[in-house]
Amino acid sequence: MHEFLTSKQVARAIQASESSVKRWCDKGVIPTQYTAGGHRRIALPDLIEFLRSSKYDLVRPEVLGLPATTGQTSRVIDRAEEQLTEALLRGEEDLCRQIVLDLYLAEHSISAICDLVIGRSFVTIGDRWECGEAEVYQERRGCELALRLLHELRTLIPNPPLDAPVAFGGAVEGDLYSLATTMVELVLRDIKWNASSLGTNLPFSTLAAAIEQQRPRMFWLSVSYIRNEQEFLQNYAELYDEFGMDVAFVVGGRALKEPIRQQMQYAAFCDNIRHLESFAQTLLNASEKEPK
Amino acid sequence: MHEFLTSKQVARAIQASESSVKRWCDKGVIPTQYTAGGHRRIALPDLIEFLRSSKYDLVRPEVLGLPATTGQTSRVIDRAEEQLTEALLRGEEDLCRQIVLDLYLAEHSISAICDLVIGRSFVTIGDRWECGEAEVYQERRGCELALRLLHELRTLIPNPPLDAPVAFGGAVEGDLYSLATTMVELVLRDIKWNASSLGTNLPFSTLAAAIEQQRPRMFWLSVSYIRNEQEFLQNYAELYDEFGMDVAFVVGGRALKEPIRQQMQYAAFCDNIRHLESFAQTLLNASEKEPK
DNA sequence: CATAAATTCGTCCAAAACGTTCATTTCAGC
DNA sequence: GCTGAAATGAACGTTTTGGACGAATTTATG
Repeated sequence: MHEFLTSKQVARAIQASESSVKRWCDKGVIPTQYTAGGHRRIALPDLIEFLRSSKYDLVRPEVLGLPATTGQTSRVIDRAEEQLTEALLRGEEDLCRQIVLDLYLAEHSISAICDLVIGRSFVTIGDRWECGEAEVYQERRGCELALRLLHELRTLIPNPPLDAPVAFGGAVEGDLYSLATTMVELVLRDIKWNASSLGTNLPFSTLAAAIEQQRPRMFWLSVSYIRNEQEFLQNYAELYDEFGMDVAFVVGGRALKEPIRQQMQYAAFCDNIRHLESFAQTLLNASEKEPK
Repeated sequence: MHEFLTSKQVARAIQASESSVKRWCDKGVIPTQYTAGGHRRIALPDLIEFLRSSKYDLVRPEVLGLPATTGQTSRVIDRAEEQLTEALLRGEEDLCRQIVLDLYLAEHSISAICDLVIGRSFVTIGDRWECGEAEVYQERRGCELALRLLHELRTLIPNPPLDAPVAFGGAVEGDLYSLATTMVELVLRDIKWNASSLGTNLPFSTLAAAIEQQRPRMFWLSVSYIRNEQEFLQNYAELYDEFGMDVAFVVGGRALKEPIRQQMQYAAFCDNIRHLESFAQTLLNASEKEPK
């Protein structure tokens, strides 16, 4: 899937001249690889990164094999939430993709898109459902769609470097909400963690095995639903006691209300994805200064 | 351990054409060995050395040593299954992607890749788990990874035409196995259905609402787990009685054993993805000949 | 071990990309 | 509004690329 682009393709996609693209490559503005014969090859994530920091727009995304029609939806966060909510409810995949992609290219951070647009949309959809204005299948179809979009965003950001610190996590047994943990993975990779989500509905026993075997720098737990509080707290405490000293435990999720939180130990509690991003960034800076 | 690579394998690994690789070998840019008959054979260390000296970067060094045989031989599929199983267990995303993409580019049908490679891999992983040779988290992480790959494949096939017949489906309440229903969606879209998966763990009530509101040509139900047989059969019967005349019901999944199947009505039962593809194709041809 | 299938060989060629030069446009500062 | 530096984009002959082809070689299969 990770194709390389030629300077001409890039030029067409952003409606600039080939000469300019070549010059940017040579100046180092666009990270470039070269063939043995000296032809320039540009990786898609690198181009996206350049676009986000330049005034140029992706006028012809289809040239890059990307979904067509970018640049028409609003780039303002608040309007985007409404638009996305409607598009998700109607199952309009192309429109959803366009909205999210436009926001991303307009230099909004992935974490902000997750919190303020996608996350809020599902809150709204949940409200609608409670009022009987939306069906369950609409919400579910929306989740499937959003998950795909997150995966597509994931292909647009560069792979983590080989020496990136490892992080993983997921949602515990009984919790089936996969969007959250997928968002966490995406955002962490965006700030150069080697993050991978283990998914949802994970038994505590296998989390222990995973930490034991992989020894990550950070471990996240997304908690949207707790089947049995007593059991959850006990299992969590055991896990934390065993690994909490070596691994940074990050927890979050709407099921972690104040009273439950007070009975838990952790390195950070995050209300939303942006909090988590900040914390992870801090951790990254700290360990860069003082590498063990 | 790593034998020699052919020019074609190298070409795929570094995303260049075979012609270019051959030319570079002949120019001496890539140190090359020759067989008695004059075929080029490139040693892995030599290739790495070449990649370092030229700025032609490889995504990941591990991606070398793939099947890369473009034939239809069953051995290719078998080897791919073994390699994918290992890669999934180790969580090696790039390698998994390369294996699946390679098969796709070698013109294996998506349904065959789903059945014979991805599907089988998870059977193998399940067996390993039963023997205590694999952890639950490895299987889960593998599922997340496979889901991403399916989504990436989905971006490689064209969108369904506007007049394509609509199909949707999913997994019922209690069933959390999302790979199957995602595969169904992918394969149907591949043969030009407008298919969308509603996800897993769907209550029967919302399935009824969805069919009522969307009126699809086809409806699929992936059943990997049944919480309560009695309840399942009754709910299913109700759904079928209401819509079975207008909508083609397709069911499948490992939980639908003979005795249960006998108590169900459906347009088709499918043991695997290829069966489903055939059935859907037949349905498509039929409705083309005689448009309602 | 022999035969058939599949892969790679060598060669050719059109299309594409290279580097370079130069006229034109853009735009900040006066 | 004018000016000069900086960026843009078109033009050019040269080099690189990648697809196509029949022939030769390797690999799979009985």
